Amino acid sequence: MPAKKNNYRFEEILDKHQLKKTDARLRVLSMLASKNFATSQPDLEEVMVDVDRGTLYRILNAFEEKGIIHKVFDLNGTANYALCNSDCEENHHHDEHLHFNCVQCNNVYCLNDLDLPDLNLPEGFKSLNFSLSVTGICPKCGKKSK
Amino acid sequence: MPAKKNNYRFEEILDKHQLKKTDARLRVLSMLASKNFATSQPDLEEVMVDVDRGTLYRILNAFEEKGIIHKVFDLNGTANYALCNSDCEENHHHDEHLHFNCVQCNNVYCLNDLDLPDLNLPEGFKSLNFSLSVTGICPKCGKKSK
DNA sequence: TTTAATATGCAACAATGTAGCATTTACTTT
DNA sequence: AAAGTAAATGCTACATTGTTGCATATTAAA
Repeated sequence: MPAKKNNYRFEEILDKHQLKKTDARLRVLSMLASKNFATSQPDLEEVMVDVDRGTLYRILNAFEEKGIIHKVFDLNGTANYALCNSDCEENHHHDEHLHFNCVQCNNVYCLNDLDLPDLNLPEGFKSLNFSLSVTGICPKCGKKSK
Repeated sequence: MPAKKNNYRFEEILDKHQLKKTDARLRVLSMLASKNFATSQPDLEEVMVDVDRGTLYRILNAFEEKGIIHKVFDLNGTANYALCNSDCEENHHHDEHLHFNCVQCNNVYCLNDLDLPDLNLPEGFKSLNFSLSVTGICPKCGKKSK
């Protein structure tokens, strides 16, 4: 399977993190970038059947460690992956955004530009990071059922 | 293994949901009630070695459907279980509380009594439920590292 | 073009979760 | 107290998800 055209951006990302530009990696990046919601592990595997499953896991783990993608678990505990904001650094993610998990299509949307609440935790709890996860009906499924 | 004493409360819960009072179920309930943080699937299996794994899964699924317990996935995607608020109804949970996941001991604490934020989602998204998940250092681990 | 580091494929494995079916148990009704 | 029934359990087999070691292939640098 040939590499996609217009991969400049993805090649740059790999370069920046000293990862070799391989076809499998570029395809993962372009798949994650092509949707406005996160991609589930099973979906990824289906598209990437021609690459070894172990390799796919290694690619995803490497991307996550480098801060290129982040992982979200949906309602069923299935892993979903999405590209990070550009300000994520290695081993120090900044993904304090809202994840919306549709109960119908099960898609996970990353809604970045929302005011997030101030937290006041009980004595002794020190927060490093947080994620707000909302379940409900997404616009696509809402339209369908009307 | 004999049933624990002082199980009145747990027997009542099972009665209320028309579940038969078995030793395994009472033990699961008393284990979940004994800690102020959620219990992971592996921990649960370790304590319940003498009951079949399949049975344990069935117990947990039944409890969850009845609204007796709820499931939270921790940072690693591992299932964790905790008793619900008493106002959870069958197939209609009300667990809009905060889950605090300690990055050190990995425990998940359910912090119920917090003001939760008002959400204003983008056009078209209808929220049914939400959960706020915070990662950080819990009081126990905070003390240790001092 | 050669080299060295790194990615991949393959195989084996561990962990997690589900389902069918025979047997046992809890609870109801005599 | 005994019998009957619905439900729960144990067992087995299986599917899915994720990891690891090692040989081979590929990328990118010298």
